[in-house]
Amino acid sequence: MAARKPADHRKAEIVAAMLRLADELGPDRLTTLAVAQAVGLTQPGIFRHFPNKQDLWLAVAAHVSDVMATAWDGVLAAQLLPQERLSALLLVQLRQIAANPAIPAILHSRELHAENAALRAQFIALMTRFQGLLVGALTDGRAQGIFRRDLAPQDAAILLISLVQGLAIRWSLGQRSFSLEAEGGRLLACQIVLFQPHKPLERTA
Amino acid sequence: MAARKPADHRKAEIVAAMLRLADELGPDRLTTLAVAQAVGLTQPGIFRHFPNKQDLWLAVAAHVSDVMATAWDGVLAAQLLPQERLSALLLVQLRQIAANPAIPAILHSRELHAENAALRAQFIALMTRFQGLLVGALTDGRAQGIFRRDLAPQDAAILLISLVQGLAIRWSLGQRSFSLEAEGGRLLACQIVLFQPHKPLERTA
DNA sequence: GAATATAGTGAGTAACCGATCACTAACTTT
DNA sequence: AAAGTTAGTGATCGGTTACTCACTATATTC
Repeated sequence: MAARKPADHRKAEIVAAMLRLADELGPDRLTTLAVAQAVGLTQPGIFRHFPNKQDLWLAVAAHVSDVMATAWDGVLAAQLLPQERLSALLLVQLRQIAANPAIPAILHSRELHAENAALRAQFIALMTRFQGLLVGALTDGRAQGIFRRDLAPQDAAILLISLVQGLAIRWSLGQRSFSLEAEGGRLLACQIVLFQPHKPLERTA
Repeated sequence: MAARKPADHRKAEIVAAMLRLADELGPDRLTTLAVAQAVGLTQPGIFRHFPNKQDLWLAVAAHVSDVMATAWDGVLAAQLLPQERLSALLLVQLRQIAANPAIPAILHSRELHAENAALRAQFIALMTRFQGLLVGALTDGRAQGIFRRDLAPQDAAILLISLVQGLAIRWSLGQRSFSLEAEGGRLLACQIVLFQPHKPLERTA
């Protein structure tokens, strides 16, 4: 008999195990048996806490959303200048992915793409909010002359988000042979430099 | 009784059905029964042509590799200038993905990566070759002053590949509500503009 | 310390999935 | 036309998976 624990504690354990195992086994191969063994329960014990597997994924998504939103709020609270805010948001995103490597895999999973519409909606909402934050920083920066005038903030935000997502996949597929934060940070800085006016002093001269 | 067809013809049918169904159902949820029904056979009929499911995926991968390499060779044969070559390579890649939306999913599926190391090596070689083609175009372009001197071709290639991969996810997540070729082409052009010197005429003036 | 609520289990089920095999039907060769 | 080859089927098997349910063990409450 497994040690009896309060339901909310056990639920958190299960969600954490899901995130870890989704990375090790792949989201679509993650079975309730594997989760149960990871937390030291029998397989039916999982269904004592979640009515079905889809709701399990929703709980995982809610947890990820929560952690990410909290991280973003931390950056916004720092009241940084536009460019530093932009960099900080992206770096925090890289850090979240590095800490939870299952996130890119979940984004690619059929559980999300085909099966679980509610799960997909959760992640789309999350990404939309992040995009909004980037657009905000880019718009502010452009108004201050930090970024090129011919660069649409919407487009720039998509370039950055796509870069982060693409990097995460490369990192995930390539056996994580490089540091996502270090290499990703370098490439993001490289991209942001491209957003800047080439010779900003010419306008004031 | 299904219409009897030559084995090579039937094999091609099966591979095509796999590609289509991998998109609809997801690579990890694609069953031999689904494939059989799509081509009008009974489920054991599949195993008349492929010894097991892994070899089925191998055949799909070989087909994808073949189609992609052919498309790239077509671009190279056109003898374009560096910038047009760069654009054409990326556009062809977008077109391949749009025509066969299962490709990113298969490339990243656990089906291929968890079970078959040789196959993974094959795909890594394929992607490495693509990256090499991009680096080549970028290096040539930089030598001709078309691209900024402070832009490392290796980094720029990663920016572009990541952009394509990130775009593919956005496209897939968003129910393909936008044209991958049109919107992707626009954003890639946007990115390539950023690679150019801001005021190239100043050097010659 | 009895009553109640609840975390966890054992046994089991229906559905599904990959694969095997003996067999049949059709095309090819001689 | 006989013989050999090959595409396709029906039946079935062992294994897996999500999920159910009657029951037990452990907390908490009064």
